[in-house]
Amino acid sequence: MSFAGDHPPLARAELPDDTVGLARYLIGKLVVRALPEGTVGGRIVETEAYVAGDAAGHGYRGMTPRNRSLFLERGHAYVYLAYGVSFMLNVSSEAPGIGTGVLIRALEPLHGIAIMRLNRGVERLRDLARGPGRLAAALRIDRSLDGTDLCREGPLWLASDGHDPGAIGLSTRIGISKDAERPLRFYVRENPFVSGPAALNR
DNA sequence: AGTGCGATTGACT
DNA sequence: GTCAATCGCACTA
Repeated sequence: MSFAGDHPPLARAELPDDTVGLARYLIGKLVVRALPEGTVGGRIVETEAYVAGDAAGHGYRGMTPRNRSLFLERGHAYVYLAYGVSFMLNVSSEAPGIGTGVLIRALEPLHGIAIMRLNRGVERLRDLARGPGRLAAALRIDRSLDGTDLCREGPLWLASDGHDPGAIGLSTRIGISKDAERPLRFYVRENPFVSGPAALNR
């Protein structure tokens, strides 16, 4: 069997319907990306929750052309360009009309590593998808994937291989100024593929 | 219509 | 450690 065939999409019904629960749940799960040259994928080792009433969340001020995918039923991709430089992959959460989501911040590369190296232009395994912008580049994710249903086999989806991610840590989120003190970041402890300062990764 | 500013990264001192 | 790149968007007027 193929990597894609071995890892069918998660059922939407199994996704927690609260944002923090989803952020925690996605640790250890897989992101699968179908590219013309082959399938690439990796294990989620770091997420952040952007919850209702969260001043740092893009849904905070209501729906706009950019963030409309954030308001889709849970399990859809919200992709946006940060700093005019890096794309960010989020998973919409909660019910339709609620602008909340989970940012996928880092992957442990598992499959299609040669393709990821080409996409990124770097060799070092640890640097392929450590950080949300690098992750999107490794998986060649851009705005064309905004709104993708991640619970269906297609260009991009979420899956599981039953792996136990081990000890999970909780910390403040990275790179934000509003609501910065809230502990809404989940990560696999002591994992080399997690981004952020070491002090936040213990 | 103009402006300020990021859920980042990579290069450089 | 510091800092510029780069651009779409939300906000002000």
